[in-house]
Amino acid sequence: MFLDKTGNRRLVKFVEIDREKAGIPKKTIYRLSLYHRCLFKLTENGLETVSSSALAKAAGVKASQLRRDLSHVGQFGTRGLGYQVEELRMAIREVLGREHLQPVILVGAGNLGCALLRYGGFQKEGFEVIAAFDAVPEAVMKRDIGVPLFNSEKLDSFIVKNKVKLAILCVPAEKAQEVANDLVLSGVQGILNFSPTVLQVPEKVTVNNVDLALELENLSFFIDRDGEEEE
Amino acid sequence: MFLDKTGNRRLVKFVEIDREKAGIPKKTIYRLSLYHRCLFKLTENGLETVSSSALAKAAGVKASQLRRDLSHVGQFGTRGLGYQVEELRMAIREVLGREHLQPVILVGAGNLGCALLRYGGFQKEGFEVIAAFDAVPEAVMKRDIGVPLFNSEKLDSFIVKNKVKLAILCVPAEKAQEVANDLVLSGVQGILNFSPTVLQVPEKVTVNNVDLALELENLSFFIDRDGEEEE
DNA sequence: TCGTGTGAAGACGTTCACAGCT
DNA sequence: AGCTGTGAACGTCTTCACACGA
Repeated sequence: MFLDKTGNRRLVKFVEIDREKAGIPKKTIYRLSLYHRCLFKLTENGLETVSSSALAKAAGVKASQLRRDLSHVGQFGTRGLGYQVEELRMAIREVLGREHLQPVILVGAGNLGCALLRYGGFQKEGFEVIAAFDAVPEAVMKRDIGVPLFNSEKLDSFIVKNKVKLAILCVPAEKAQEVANDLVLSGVQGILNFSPTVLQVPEKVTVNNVDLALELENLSFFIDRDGEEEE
Repeated sequence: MFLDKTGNRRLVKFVEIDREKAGIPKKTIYRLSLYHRCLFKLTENGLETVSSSALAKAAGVKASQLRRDLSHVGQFGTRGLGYQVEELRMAIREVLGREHLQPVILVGAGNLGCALLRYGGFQKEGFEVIAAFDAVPEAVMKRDIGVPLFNSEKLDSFIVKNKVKLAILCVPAEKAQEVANDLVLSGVQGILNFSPTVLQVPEKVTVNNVDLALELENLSFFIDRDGEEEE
């Protein structure tokens, strides 16, 4: 779609590059989302063009890396000038498949789950959580969560009926694998997992783990070393 | 500070390791935390020894990778048998510097911040959030958050007085950089950042970003591809 | 025999540096 | 001039495969 008409490009290794998605490194995808967000802010500020170095700085990466990442998207830059902010944003948006947004469900409406529902971050980036599920919905009812809440029994049929492919998983660690199995069986293909558990899923299913305690622990490793400041 | 003046002979291995903290890859550190957690579960189940392949499976990594990671910790395995669960766990714990835990503060007690405070995950892994701060504490007061809550004005002095090095940042995106600057000036060296913002900090400060919308977006990329093709 | 520890190889990701376009 | 796009160099992480010890 992007680089075919230039013709005889030597695609020695992965001839599949036209089928873009398979060819773009996972880390690049992640950063593309970041660039997308930065470009949006630039648009809000009325900027029309931006250079790789300026955008890179906004995203916290090196300019060379940004250009490398964008090379997976296509050639949008004007040499000597930079990129058209809006054009580039749309191109990234297309590559990321953000034109038609996926509906999302949330499973496990405990403390964290409810907070995520109220947290505007997902909506602001265009995701809509269309329903929440909990094993004991009565306990959650009194909280104002702003989306329909169902008993977990309804989970499977809801997923099938609404063709849900994305789920946020906030159940206790002990239940996580079990619930994940249900999700996968019903057709969910992506799970954002907040449980401190290593989920076992089929290869075609993607799991992104958000492990809060692990992040903290990781941070603390890089801190405590100068508590003693030897030498 | 760890094991110097008491001069235990049996800990000779560790002394070397202690010096090379800088030499362990970041990704390995992350996985070591994961192994640590898995080993803890094994202990609870009464297991005394474990092979690299079994532990690797529990952690969701390849056995070869696990062994490579552990080689940064030292030689604890018994060929033909495996590892002593408890011994290995202690060794990892030591490398990670988990013997003396860092106190943590939380800044920005909105929806997400409050949920994190109530969420038991940090405590369960040994971290203690000793205080929370908010620009408008009155709005939060009525919620039961279980830790002392202060006005953000008190932030700097509190950090200095309590020698806080770790902070969880949950303020709105617009405020994030500003608050981060304060934290760094007061002596914080590690920030767990939940704001969808690229923080600019000095090199000696570590920032771990937990960007929820970005994770979802990333997931959705790997989903929508077979909405149309079934080959 | 079994399973660790590790050199070597490979895969992957990043950065350099410059050709080439505006 | 200024800036992109990219081959090539470089560095990092992962996996293989096997020597060696229990």
